[in-house]
Amino acid sequence: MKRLRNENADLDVADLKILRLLEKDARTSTAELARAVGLSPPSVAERIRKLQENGVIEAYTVRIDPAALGLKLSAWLRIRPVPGQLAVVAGIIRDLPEIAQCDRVTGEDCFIALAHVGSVAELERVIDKIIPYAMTNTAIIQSSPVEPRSLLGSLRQR
Amino acid sequence: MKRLRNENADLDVADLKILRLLEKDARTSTAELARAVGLSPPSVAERIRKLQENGVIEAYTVRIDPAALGLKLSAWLRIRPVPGQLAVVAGIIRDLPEIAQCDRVTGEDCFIALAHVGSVAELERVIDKIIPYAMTNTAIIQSSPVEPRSLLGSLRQR
DNA sequence: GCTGAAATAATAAGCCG
DNA sequence: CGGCTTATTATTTCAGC
Repeated sequence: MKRLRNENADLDVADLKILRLLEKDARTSTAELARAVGLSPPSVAERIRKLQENGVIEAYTVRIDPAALGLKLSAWLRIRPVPGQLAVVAGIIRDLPEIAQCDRVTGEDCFIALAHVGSVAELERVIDKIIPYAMTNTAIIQSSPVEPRSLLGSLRQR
Repeated sequence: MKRLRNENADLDVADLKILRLLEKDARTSTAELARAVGLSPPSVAERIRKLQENGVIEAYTVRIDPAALGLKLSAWLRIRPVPGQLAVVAGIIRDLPEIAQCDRVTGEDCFIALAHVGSVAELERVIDKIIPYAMTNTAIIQSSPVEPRSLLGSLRQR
């Protein structure tokens, strides 16, 4: 049977189909997944359990429209701490609830962070928390040509 | 009753609690949500239906570890199309399955895109598709000081 | 928003290749 | 080990209030 081989997981076509269906709707019932992949519900439940155990599935989440919560402004912040302040800046970022995610990256900027706020004034308050220890560059999101989409799509014909 | 008021939604504390629980685990059963908020299961089901209908809940998804699929390299691409080629570049980005998401932003860079690939060679192929029409800047993700976290956390004491 | 009944689904146990 | 069936428990859904 065709498999994806790598250090972390050993996924067969049924696993991939389950992941694909859960990506589309994480609330799909085990029973329905079972019908789709042609296995019994307990088998599918067991596969899902293992996918979680092996860290393939990291979390089941819901995507919420920030605007619906009054968070009408979203922005990407590129952050370049002054020498010696990297850990301090990382701590500040973690303590700012407006930061929904943040990656450490290679290159001139050390961090790329996503902020959701209700107004420009709030955005300013977020930036002001960081600016004593880092140079920042703010890019406000205007639209999303590609809404978050399937990771499995990235696999192509490999 | 305390409510969040804005153009898109009118959420009470029960709705917010439901959203918070679903953010933590989108597979939480309606029955369990009902117990947590002190309503009956049909009421909770109806509230969830409306949250979807109103676009507050955009999707239920599963977060998959890219490395588990062999996508060991993730990178943020900043993309600045040459004049007149913005729409062309947007189309190319949409057609690249390695791009998991992409936002149009203000500032020097027009697009910020997230790519998941299996190798540096694949990353090069992605960039080569874009480079005829845009200047690009690539930042490889080293770690994630803030893993994707609750949007509701961004609300603070507003 | 609720209850209560009927239909579905999840789970645990025991068995099979 | 991975999968199946069966029996039990829990959940979802529908109707009526």
